[in-house]
Amino acid sequence: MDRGGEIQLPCDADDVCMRCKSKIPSEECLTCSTCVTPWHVSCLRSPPATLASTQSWECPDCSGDVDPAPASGLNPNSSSLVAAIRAIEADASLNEAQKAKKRQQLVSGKAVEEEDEEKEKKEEQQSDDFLVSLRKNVSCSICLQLPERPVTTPCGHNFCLKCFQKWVAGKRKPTCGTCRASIPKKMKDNPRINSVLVSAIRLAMVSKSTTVSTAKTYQFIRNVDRPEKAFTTERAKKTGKANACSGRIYVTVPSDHFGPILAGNDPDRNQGVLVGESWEDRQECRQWGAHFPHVAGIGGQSSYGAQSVALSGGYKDDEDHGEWFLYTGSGGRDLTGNKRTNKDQAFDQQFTKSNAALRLSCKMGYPVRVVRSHKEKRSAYAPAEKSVRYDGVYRIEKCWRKVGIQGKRVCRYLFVRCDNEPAPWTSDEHGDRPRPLPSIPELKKATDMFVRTESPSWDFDESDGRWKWMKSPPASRKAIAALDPAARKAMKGGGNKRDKFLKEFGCQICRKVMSSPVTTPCAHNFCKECLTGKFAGITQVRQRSRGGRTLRAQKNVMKCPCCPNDISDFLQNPQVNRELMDVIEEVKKKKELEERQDEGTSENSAEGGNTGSEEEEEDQEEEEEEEEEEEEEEDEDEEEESEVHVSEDEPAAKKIKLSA
DNA sequence: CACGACGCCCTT
DNA sequence: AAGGGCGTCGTG
Repeated sequence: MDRGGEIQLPCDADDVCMRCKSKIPSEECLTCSTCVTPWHVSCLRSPPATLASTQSWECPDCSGDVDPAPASGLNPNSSSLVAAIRAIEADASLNEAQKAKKRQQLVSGKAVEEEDEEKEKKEEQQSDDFLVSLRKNVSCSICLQLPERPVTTPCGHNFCLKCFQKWVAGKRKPTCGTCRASIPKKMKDNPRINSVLVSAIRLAMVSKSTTVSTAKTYQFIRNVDRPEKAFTTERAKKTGKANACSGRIYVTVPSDHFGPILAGNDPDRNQGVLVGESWEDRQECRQWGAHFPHVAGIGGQSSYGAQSVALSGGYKDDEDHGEWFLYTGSGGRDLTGNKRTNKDQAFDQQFTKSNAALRLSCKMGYPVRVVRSHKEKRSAYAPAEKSVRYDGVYRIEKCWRKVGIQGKRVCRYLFVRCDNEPAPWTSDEHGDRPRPLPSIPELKKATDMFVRTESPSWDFDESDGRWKWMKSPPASRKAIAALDPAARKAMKGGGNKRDKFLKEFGCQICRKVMSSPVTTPCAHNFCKECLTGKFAGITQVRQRSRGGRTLRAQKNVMKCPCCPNDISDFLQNPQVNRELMDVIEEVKKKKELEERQDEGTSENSAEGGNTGSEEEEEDQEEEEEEEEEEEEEEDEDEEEESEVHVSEDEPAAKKIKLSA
C-alpha cells in the first residue's frame, strides 16, 4: 500500500477519516484540544486511555506522536465502539439524556440532525459581507472553498489542512499548489493550523447569527482580544511570569461574582470550576475566575463584600484546619521600595478595604471561594504539587481583631466550609453539612468582635439537602463598570463586527491590524516589517574568530516572537500572505466607507432595528446586565445558559465544515 | 489617577 | 536561601 496509509491522519472536511477512508460519525471523532482537528478514534495509534484524558486530548500532530504507525495499528471494530462511547461520555456539552440518545444512535448506526443542517443552510444564504470577502480572498486553492483548519505556507498561501496533506502526501519534494515554491520538510511533516485565520473565519460565521448572542457572552466578548497564554510586553514575555501579566478570562462571570462558578459560566468547557481543580499559578487561577487578584489574597470590595480568598502562606497567623480555618486580614505591611509583599507586620490592620469586604461577607453570609496555594507550607491541606487549587466555598462566621504573632493587631476571620461538593482532601461522597463552630482559644483576647446576626444569604436547605442562595446574591456591578478603558472604547466604537473582525488580524508584535501579514511555519502572524524589524541587523550566520583564525560559522537561532520555534529559515524569505492582506484591505475599506456615509451598520437586520451601531451596542449591554442579575437567583443545576455558549463556538466550526 | 497587593523569576 | 525588582489590575 502507499506510504500515506502508515501516517496518522485526521478526518477531512467531509468527516471522512483520511486514514481508513471511511465516513466517520461524530460520535467516533475526537477533537484535539489544541488544534481543534477531528480524528477518527479507532485509527489512532494510541487513543486516550481514560475518560478524563479525552477532554484534554492532543492529536498526534500536536503531541508530537508522528512516527509511522505499524501496519497492524488499526483497531478492531469492537474497541472502536468502546472508544466512541467513551468520547460521548467525555463530551461535557451533553447532558445525560443527550448522551443516552447519542449512544443509542451509535449502536443503531444512525445519526445526524437534519433540522440543524436546514437551518444552517438558510443562514448560509444570508451571509454577510465578511463571508463574501472571505470566500473571495481566502480560499483554499486546491478545493476552492473556505479553508477548513487552515494552514499557511511560508510562501504565504492558505490551504485546508486536509487538502494540504493530500497535496504533499507521498511527494518527496512538495511545492506550493499555488506558486510552486518549495515547501519545507518541517511544514510538510508538521503543518500548523493558522489560528488567526480560524478565528477570523469563525467570527465571520458567528457574526451573522449573533441575534441570539445573549447575556453571558458579554464578559466573554470583553476578553476575546486577550491572549490565551498570559503575556503582555516583550519584556514580560522575556522574563516569563516574573511580572504579572494579562491573559484571557475564560469564564463569563464578572469579577464581583459570588459563589461557585457554574457550568453556564464556562463557555469553553461547560463544566464550571470544579472543586479540586488546580492551576499552575495565580495568573492561571485568575483566568478561570476562582480568585481574580493576581497578587492580593482577598478579592472583594469594601462596600460590597468579598468573593474569594487565597491561602498562600503569606501571613503567619493563618491557621488551617481544612473544613475550617482562621484567616488573617490584609495590610499593615511596609511596601516601600516597590515591593509587592513583605513578611514583616509593620502596623496594625484595620477593618478597611478588603478587610471590610470580608467583614461584610461575614455579615451577609455570602459564600466565599477559597483557593489554597502550595506556598502555604504549614498547612496539611495545602496542595503538595506546585499549584493553586480551588477548594470550594466557605462562610465567614465571625471576625475580630487580635494581637498577631508579630505584635501588631491583625484582623481575624473564622471560615467554615459550606460547599455542595466534598473537599479535595476527603473521600466523602457528599459535601458539607452544617456543623457546630469550633472552639477558638484566641477569642478570649479578641477585640472588635463581629458575629453575624441576620440569616445568611447562602445557607443549607434541609429539604433539598444542599447549600443554596436563600436570599438573592448581590447584583453584579461589574458587567459594565469592570471594563477597562481600552475594552470600553472597543465596545463603543469598535463593538461592531467589522472592528472585531479587524482585531482578529492584529499583529502579534505591534498589536495593530497587520499591514502586510506574514505567517510563520509555526502559524503565528505578524506585519512583515515588524517581524523583519525584530531581527534587523542579526545575520543568519555568526562569524567566529579566535586568535586571528576564522572558525566555522555558527548559525544564529531566531526564535519566533510567539513561541520557541526557530524561524531563521522562514526569515530568509518571508512571503506576504496576500490573500489575508486582501481581506483586511477590503474590510478596512468597507468600514471607512460606512463611516463616511454615517449610517448605522446594515448587517444583522434580523433584529429589525434601524438604530446606529453604537446605540445598539449600548442597549445590548443593558439587557445583558439585567439578565446577569436575574440569573444569579437560579439554582446550580440550571444550565439554560450553556447552550448559548455552545452555539457561540461549536456550530461555528460546524458551519464552516458544511460550507466547505 | 495613584497605589496597594498572600507573585514570580532572576541574581547574589 | 534570601532578597531585588517589576508589569498588572482592581480599588477607592
